Amino acid sequence: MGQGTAAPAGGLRERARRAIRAEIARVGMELFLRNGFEPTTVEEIAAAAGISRRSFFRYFASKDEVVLAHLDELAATVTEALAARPADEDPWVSLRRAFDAVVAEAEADRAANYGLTRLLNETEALRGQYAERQKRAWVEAAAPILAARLPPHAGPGPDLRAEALVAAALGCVSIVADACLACGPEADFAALLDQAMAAVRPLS
Amino acid sequence: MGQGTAAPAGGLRERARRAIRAEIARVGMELFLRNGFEPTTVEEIAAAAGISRRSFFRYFASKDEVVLAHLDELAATVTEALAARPADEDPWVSLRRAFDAVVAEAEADRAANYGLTRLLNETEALRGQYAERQKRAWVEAAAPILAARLPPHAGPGPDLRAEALVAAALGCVSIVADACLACGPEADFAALLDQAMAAVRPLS
DNA sequence: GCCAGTATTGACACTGAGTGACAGATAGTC
DNA sequence: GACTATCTGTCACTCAGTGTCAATACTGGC
Repeated sequence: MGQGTAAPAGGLRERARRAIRAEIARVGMELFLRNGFEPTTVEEIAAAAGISRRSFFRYFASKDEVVLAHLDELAATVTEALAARPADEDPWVSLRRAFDAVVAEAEADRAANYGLTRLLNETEALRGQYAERQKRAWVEAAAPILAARLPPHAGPGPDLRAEALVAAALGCVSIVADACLACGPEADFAALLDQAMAAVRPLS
Repeated sequence: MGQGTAAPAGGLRERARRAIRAEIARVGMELFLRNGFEPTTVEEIAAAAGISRRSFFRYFASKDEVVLAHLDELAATVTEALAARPADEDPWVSLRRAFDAVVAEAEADRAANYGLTRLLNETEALRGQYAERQKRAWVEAAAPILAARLPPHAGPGPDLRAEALVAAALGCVSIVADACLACGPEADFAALLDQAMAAVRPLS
């Protein structure tokens, strides 16, 4: 488990497991997008994936997880992009530029992205969990990178500066995502993000 | 329904309903804090409140709702405080000062506040929904106030500036809440909030 | 004070998510 | 080919949440 991070594959058996998991996710998302999240039962997903209901829960801890699974990849993308920015750049600008990677991915398949956003919005519980996980994943991954670039922390108590920066930027992303949902799939994500982030702190 | 907002009371019948709802919330929170959220069943709450299981769901749409119900009051507090700030003050400072009202409330009963925070943290699904609702409620209530004080919006597309400001501030609050959870019930919420918000944008 | 109309309640039944236990199938090892 | 560990499906269960219905309490008008 604690071995191959981005390696080609772990063991022979592990590869099969990964493939089945991916297939369940694919089939599940298809059904969710077609029929909605709540109306789609685990039974249906399992049947469509050719496994039993019980086995579904051996691959995903919950129905939510099928939708939420996308997030870990996203966080990795942002972290990579952030680490690649010059160390002397303003942190707020670095964050804005790091999001470009995600924006590009979203714009590459506007329909899929819009569908996912609508799905998230339709189910209150999902939406909240998605936002919270995104926050946690991005803060955990991105804050340490930023913290190393900030001037030394003076004063008592923990240093919250880097985490606050990331969380604030994420707040902007969330507002933009809401706006894009209202605007339709052709919204200019990048321009709206520029506007939102510049309102909080000038982009140098 | 669409009448008394903060009025003393609606009808005679409405008052009884409100009282029962409050009693369920009180009893429910007590059980949650004592035994945890998931281990506590709706059956137990209903029994402790002297009603049937079915009636519980006539007062709260879900078990989550019992915990989440606190939020609407909080949003109202912040909105009031924000509206009371001078119109020519920097919006970021206004937001920081508006949070003072919530900080004061939290510090008035540190134990209760810490318990609630711990409860939220213990249950992933709850935590996400809480954050999401808080965001939505605060953005909806506070953004219009701020928007009226901002210079006119130029350029195409919707004006996201006020919402972005509120969401960014809320991100800082969320980071501080996490930190306070790690620090214990005696953490200096106000000072940490100053630090976090100042890192994103100088508090003038 | 009495009588209709309405809202509230408890009881019952049901669906669906999630979990535990167990037996059989299916791989990988010697 | 026997041995062992893992994976799988089946069954049974708890609990959240919802629809239905009959009984009951409260509202109004007379």
